Amino acid sequence: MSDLQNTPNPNTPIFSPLYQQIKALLLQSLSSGEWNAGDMIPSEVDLAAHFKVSQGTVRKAIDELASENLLVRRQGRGTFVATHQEAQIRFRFLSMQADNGQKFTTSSAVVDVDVILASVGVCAHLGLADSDRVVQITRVLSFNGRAGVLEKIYLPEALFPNVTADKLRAYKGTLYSWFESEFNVRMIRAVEQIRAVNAPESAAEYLNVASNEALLYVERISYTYADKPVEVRHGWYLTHDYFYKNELI
Amino acid sequence: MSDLQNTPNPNTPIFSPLYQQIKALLLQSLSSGEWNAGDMIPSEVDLAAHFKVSQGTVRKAIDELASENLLVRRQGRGTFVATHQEAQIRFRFLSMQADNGQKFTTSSAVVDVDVILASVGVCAHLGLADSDRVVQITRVLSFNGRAGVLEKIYLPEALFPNVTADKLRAYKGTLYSWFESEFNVRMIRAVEQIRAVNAPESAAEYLNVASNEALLYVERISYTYADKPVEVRHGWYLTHDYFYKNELI
DNA sequence: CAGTGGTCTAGACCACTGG
DNA sequence: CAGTGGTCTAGACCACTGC
Repeated sequence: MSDLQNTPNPNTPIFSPLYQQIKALLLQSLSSGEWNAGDMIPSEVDLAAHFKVSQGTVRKAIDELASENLLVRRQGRGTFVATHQEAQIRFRFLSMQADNGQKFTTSSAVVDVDVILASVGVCAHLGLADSDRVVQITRVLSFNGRAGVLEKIYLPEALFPNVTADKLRAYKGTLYSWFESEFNVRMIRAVEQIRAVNAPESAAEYLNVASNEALLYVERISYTYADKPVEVRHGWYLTHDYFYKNELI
Repeated sequence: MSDLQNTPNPNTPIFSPLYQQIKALLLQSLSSGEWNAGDMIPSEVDLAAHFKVSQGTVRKAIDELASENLLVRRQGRGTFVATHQEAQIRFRFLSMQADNGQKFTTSSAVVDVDVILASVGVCAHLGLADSDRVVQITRVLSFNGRAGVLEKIYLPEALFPNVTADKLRAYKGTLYSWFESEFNVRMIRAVEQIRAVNAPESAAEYLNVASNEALLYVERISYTYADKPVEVRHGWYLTHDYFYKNELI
């Protein structure tokens, strides 16, 4: 149905492969909110008919989106929009592991929620104007009941309206799944800058360590569709009993 | 030619998909050394004829190996065994970037090479016996001429015979490309545990910092084909002007 | 059982590379 | 130009899921 530039006998001068065009169209359906997290998308047969291409071409487009973790294929059931509700994806963005290899419980204590004018740095990373406001969330993550991470999270108020500490505390689940269900914002990828710092006063207090103690300091920028940055997160990590796991593939 | 279990009409009870079997066979040709780093492997048409399957099936096997960075496809030329010589792959395992975003030069100074009995920890990670010996390389990496990383590298002597500081210093290029060309050992993936520590005396000295200064401490285990561990690397990183970059995808 | 994704085939044509 | 990988088709059959 759609105006793909590559009719079976392409005479058009400039074109990208059919499956790329279809991938772009699917991406559009994802980012426009036409399909929501957890939804099943149309079957390969339906999509092939709709786009008037063969099933193999649709398949290649879906394959790529699945390999980018935007879609999830389930044999016999269908293809679904990836969601942060899934266990698989839930811990993709929390990389801490215990020294002893054991499992551990994670809990979160919201310290503060403020709406403020963002610093220049945060503004730049989020692509905001000086006058735009951001929600600042301060929270402490604990592992097995012991404070392990202090985080400061910055979100554009325009995308995340009316955030309050109470609402945040009421939600059971990860922040990213809250963003998804409450604001329809899905995090797709993130980039981190990792450093070691001597604990600043503020962090030392929350983590119950001396103020020159070495901490991991992680600055993360998270992106949604179309590489749009939607979150800046600063974290101070205690790495005595837990470490940050990184896989180079 | 090979005895794939899935002849066109499969009556055999247990089997994995054809393309997986072919992938396994290609993997074998890679790990056995039949194909070396940088070599061109047989064309899709040849492989299809050889395995008596359609080109599409071979293609799917190669696609997966390419997505795992074991093979590199080059349109119009052929498919090649990935090598650490390539710029693309050369920096896949060094994640430091400058705060100002500028490029910078990296240089390496070999401090020491010893053949020793490995500690229990290193033995365990490398799958060695207590009595097996390892090569211990101590070196300092500098960025723009300023010492930035102290590394201690442990290699099984059995796989890396006759390593000397002189040979190491004579080689121009990354350590991984040296391993590849000199010992025919190719690193495929690595896992890291990242922590912040207060600089130990030894590291502080090499990096010219005070001994309680916060440093990144990275423990890396590198693997070759078949998930065989072949290197343990301990690194202390100064992160004042450079940071460790991590991408969550 | 009908509907989904997963595998596989055979063949066509295109785009790119190097000699 | 011949040879390579890249795209696309049409159709077959399999494996899995849920009703």
